[in-house]
Amino acid sequence: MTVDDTIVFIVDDDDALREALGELLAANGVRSVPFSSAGDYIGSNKPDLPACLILDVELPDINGLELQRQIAQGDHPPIVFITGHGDIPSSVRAIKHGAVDFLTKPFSDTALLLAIRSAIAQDRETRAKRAELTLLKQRYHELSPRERDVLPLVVSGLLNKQAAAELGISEVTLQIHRRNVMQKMAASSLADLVRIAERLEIPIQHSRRMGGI
Amino acid sequence: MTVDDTIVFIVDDDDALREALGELLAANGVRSVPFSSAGDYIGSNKPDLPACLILDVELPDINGLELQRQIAQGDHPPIVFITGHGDIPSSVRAIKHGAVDFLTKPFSDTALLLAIRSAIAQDRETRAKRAELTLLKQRYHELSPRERDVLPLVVSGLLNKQAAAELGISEVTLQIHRRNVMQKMAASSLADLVRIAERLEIPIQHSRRMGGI
DNA sequence: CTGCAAGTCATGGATTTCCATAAGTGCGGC
DNA sequence: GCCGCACTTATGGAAATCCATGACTTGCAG
Repeated sequence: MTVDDTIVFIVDDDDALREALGELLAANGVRSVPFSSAGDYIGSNKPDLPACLILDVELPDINGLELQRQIAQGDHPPIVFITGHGDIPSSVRAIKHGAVDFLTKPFSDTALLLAIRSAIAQDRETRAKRAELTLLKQRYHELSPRERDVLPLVVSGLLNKQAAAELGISEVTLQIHRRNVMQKMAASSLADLVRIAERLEIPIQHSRRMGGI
Repeated sequence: MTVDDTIVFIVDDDDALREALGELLAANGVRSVPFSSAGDYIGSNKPDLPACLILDVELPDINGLELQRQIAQGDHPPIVFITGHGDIPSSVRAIKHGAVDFLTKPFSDTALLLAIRSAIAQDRETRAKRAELTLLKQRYHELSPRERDVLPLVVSGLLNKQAAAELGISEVTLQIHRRNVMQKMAASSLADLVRIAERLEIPIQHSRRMGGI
């Protein structure tokens, strides 16, 4: 009944614990990949699936919290920390930086499994949103330079006439760019385009607002 | 140089500590109000200012974490926990639920002041956003029932004609409602209205999309 | 040099939107 | 009963948008 296409990465230098965790997860129908150091984890090719990272705080090469910091820039699975000698400042830092949980040994199987399920569910969400955003970004990159000029003006609410004046081109030309933008961005309406632009964080330019907020 | 119109609430049953904290804050130009129990804090009238709540975990009436849970529904200032006998699960829970920091006694003055500054800055942000959203909600409540029907259809990208058909009314009537919506919501353009609707989480209805994402 | 993509512009017609004026219905409160 | 509000509709003209067709320039790659 457990979800199929997911994976759990285990980074811990304790061989026995890695094995025990692997068996626990397997018994619950969850695939896992063990790593004995942070470097191993970083250097490995990881499958592109909803995942979770079980990370020991104390590692031979670099600290677990430091690994968290290093991978924070890019895309990475949610982290569940485990530790034998945890302290409060570490746990606070870990959670503040987005860790799903911070478990101290000995922890119960259920506590860990709960944390893992939560982490994987969260990763599913994140990945879905990321995928949508990636699609939008791809489309945005297909725009020509001029079309990228037109987009922010249009979604700012300017009339074609005004946007054309802003760019110093004729209204007709602007309409052509505008139509191309709608097509390339796969927007079915202006409202749609506005929402897409919001998600791409396209800034508002020269809004024609005169009062209001 | 410290910010003027801010306030720090201190909830701790230790008289000496309340006083010491009050003095520390006063010395740094920060106003504070002390409370000796969670009940006192809950029952008090609190000024409407960017604020921060310094909260002891161990309190005579209800637990600090439980207080956090209780006030979580409504608007409340960011919390900085302090505790004499903290444990990791408590700290994890506190931060997960949004606390800014979780300090164990003895903590340094600078650590506390840093946390407070961060909390107040965060509250400033939150309050600003909340104020904008409140304004939008007020405007939304000024809409007539029919106007509230029209809004989602319009921001979904439907043509007036289509939206009118959807409601079973004439296009002219819909145009009037539409114009009233724009005015009452203080939207300067359709693009503007779409963004406002996004913030109010107005759901998309009957989008005219046919393909796409 | 040829071809292509990007950018530019014009014309013209169909459709839609914007706006003002005028007016009818139904409902709740004074 | 009368007033006002919300909702409804029609007419008609001005402005804007949507769309297709055709055409010119520039710059770059083959």
